[in-house]
Amino acid sequence: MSADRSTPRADGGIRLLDTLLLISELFQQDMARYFRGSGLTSSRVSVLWVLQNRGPSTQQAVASALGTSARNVSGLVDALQADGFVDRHSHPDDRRAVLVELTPRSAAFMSRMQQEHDELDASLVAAVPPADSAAFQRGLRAVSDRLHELVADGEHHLTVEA
Amino acid sequence: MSADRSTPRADGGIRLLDTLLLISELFQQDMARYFRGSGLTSSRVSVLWVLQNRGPSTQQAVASALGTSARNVSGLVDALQADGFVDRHSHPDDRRAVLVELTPRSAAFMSRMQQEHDELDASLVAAVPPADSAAFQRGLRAVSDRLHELVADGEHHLTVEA
DNA sequence: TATTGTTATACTCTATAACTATA
DNA sequence: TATAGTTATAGAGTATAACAATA
Repeated sequence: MSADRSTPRADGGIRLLDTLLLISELFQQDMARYFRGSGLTSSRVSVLWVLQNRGPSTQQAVASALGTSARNVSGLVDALQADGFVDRHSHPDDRRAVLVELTPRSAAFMSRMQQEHDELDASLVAAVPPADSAAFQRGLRAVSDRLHELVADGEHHLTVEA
Repeated sequence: MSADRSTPRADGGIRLLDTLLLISELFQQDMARYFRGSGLTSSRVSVLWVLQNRGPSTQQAVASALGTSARNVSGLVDALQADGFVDRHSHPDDRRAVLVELTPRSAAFMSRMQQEHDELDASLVAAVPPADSAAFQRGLRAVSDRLHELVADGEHHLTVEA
């Protein structure tokens, strides 16, 4: 599902916002495409990233890291476990809890994914003319910060009440 | 579902890629949050954008514009119609086809949404230091183009085969 | 009483295939 | 025969609520 939310500009150029939305679409498409047939999805890989970043975690910890419900994590972990991406172990100190951790196979997978990210990052950085690089990075950071403020303020800018 | 896919950098800075991924997350969160309770979703609004950009359209045209199946569009249009966002009319020349169009209410809604986008765009543009503005826009365009190339080539950089 | 994870239920998005009506 | 849209079926994500076991 790719949506064109852009508005033609008077000068024929492309708006900053539209470029950012387009980049978001490209990321989503790229991820979805390469997960197909692997048993992975964007949501499932989110769980793997949490485990990669934090090590073995309870499902509650994963849920709170992802900002979703424990119920949802149950389902995602079920699927990941069935496909051999994670193991569930009993928590040593709390018999209610479960520790989820990457299997060796998916730990290796995540390492490769991190490496791919490094390569993509380098490729994108290299695409920017060196003379523009510093200003570009400052500008992008400023845009990201502004967006953070707007979202944190609860201001809605990508839509409006119907 | 917000996933942190970032890797700490040696110099403590934030990678370009991670900033772009973060911006994507912020967009998605912002959209999802403000659609809640409105009867709208990101996918449904995609349909409204197609109608806004192209005027009354057959469902096939919508499906092909969004890169999804006719079946999926049927469901989305059903939901939008039930909530009064679109009307279905018979096609004057082709009795198999249906013309979907915005209701007056959602045409007004889309106009406001476009205006909100304009304002958000202006706010983001204004966040960039004026001295960096030209270089920033060139750099972002270059990054977007590079990403397009990579995705078009079928190179996968956000993940890897499992 | 509070928390962890589960089952139960419901809604949404999406894909493929089969089918109807029309071209 | 091909196309537009539907019904049928299935899998995936996510939310809320109720519940069991444990803290």
